[in-house]
Amino acid sequence: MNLQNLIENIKQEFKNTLVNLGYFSEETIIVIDTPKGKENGDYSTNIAMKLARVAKKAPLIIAKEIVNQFNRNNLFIEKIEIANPGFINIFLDKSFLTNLITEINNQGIDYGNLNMGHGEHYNIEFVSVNPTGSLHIGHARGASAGDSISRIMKKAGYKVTKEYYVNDGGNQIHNLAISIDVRYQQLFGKKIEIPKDGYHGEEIIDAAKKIKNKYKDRFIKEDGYEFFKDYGVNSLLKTLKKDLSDYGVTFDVWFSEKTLYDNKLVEKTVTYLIENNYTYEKDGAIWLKTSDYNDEKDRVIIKSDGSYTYITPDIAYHMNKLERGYTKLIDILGGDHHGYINRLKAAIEMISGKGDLLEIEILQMVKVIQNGKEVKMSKRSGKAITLRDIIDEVGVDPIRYFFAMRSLNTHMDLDLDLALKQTNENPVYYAQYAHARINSIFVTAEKKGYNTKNLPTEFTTITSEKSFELIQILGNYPDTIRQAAIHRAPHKITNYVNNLASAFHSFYNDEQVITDDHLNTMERLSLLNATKIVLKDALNLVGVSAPNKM
RNA sequence: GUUUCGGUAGCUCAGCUGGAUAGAGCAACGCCCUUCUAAGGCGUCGGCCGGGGGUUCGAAUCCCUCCCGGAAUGCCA
Repeated sequence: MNLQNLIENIKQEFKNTLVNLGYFSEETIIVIDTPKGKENGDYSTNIAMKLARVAKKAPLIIAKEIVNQFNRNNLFIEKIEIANPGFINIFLDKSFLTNLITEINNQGIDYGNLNMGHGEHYNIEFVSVNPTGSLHIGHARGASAGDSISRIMKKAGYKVTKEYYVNDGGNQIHNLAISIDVRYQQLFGKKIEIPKDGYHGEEIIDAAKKIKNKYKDRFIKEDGYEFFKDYGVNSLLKTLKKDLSDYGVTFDVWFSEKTLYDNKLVEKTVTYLIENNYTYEKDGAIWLKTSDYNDEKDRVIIKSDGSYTYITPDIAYHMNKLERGYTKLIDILGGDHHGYINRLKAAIEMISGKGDLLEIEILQMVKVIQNGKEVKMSKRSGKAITLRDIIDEVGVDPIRYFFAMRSLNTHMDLDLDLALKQTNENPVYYAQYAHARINSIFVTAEKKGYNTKNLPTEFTTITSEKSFELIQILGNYPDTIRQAAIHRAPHKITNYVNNLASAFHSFYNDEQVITDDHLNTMERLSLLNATKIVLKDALNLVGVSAPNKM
């Protein structure tokens, strides 16, 4: 039995007790949580205080009644105490806690796996940056969040498909082709400038140079527009994929917007919306009545020049995702897209009646500070700090951990000078160091002839407070996964990692693991093996490695 | 104006389905390496939880209101 089951059983027994005492009603919710100081026990409940009003009795009296009725058989409870102003505090039997060590060692990386999914299949779309330039540091936050959330959902027992929507069908690709064309012609001494909607990034110049090297002046003589389009998308996409995979982020599906047109899906979507009266014509454009569904105003889906707006293929795209059978669609978007949520949901609701299946997680923007000044991230200007720079200069682990630490809706200030110079102060090293330290203990133990492959499964010498604190945190891992999954909150994982590393470091400083006492040494090695498993697994959830040496 | 996300220690941020003395890292200041990695441990300093009302036995957390900051408010994507 794991800790979560035990807590459930204790909860159930509280419920039975309340029923017996006649205090239980439909609204009664029993909450068991961990108190602040350890003098208040391992777990506590505030149920007596909650009941005070309905029962019209003092909380302490109710608490006493509950404790007297409570049947603690098979619940591994050492003692129960009542504390002011009415808390009921539970102290667990230590033998139960040490059994957790064996459970973790047996389950290995499967420890903490949950079964929350019940067959649901989530599609998680993130990054989806246009292939018109490099990824910058703002995109890195999105990549980190989407990837970490995906890993957490998988751990929690959901089936997950990670998807990247490639905008290779719209206006921006036209601008890309023209930008490459201009750079290409400049290489032949032509005096022309990038148009105002063009892209100024270095990577555009690189692409033009490569084309010149290979094809010489061929596209001076003939029109290169279509070629530049294909070449630009392909080469930029290749770089995007490489940058992302070096960042530890991979996708299951790279979905091309262009295929929506090729398969007439956009047309079909538009026809459906028009035929079912969800649209009207005004000023020569076709408008979608999204304001009927919670949007602040209606939106154009076909411009007066006959072309589509951004949302039109996007509606078709989301319909396509639904048709592929996902039970939930999660889009992770930047804070500047928050106005987009209602109109997209409205459109999905019109066309499928399933607007609820779409969940949009908004990620607030990263403000980058360098030399005390804000650096504006703009792809058009080409002056962004790229993900590639960060990976090369700082490394993947610090930056992924850094992003994972913050909740999605925090407006982050990222001071580049600090991030680049003071890398040793990044909390990621604190957690990684714990892992490396444990590994080092095992290396030493093996040198001294300990058989670390055959660790004890029963414990008689683990008695210290530090050990129990460590075990208790290990026991909380499944619940941490659950919380992180429910709230789509990777930062709950990094908080946990930090607590676990802290408990370990404290334990390490207090107790010599390898001593002359063989039994004691082996039992402690068993505890540390469990710690190592959980540390590594938790770090992996946020895409951070667990090195054996530092 | 409207929508939305923030305002918690000097700085960067947790805590927000109401609970016990409000936490962490960094910064500052003290201790602790003849012993498994000092990228560590232990301690000190530091808070009108933006302001004001309300609900409650109990509010950083819920409700109302005001103030401050970011973002959005395109027939751009």
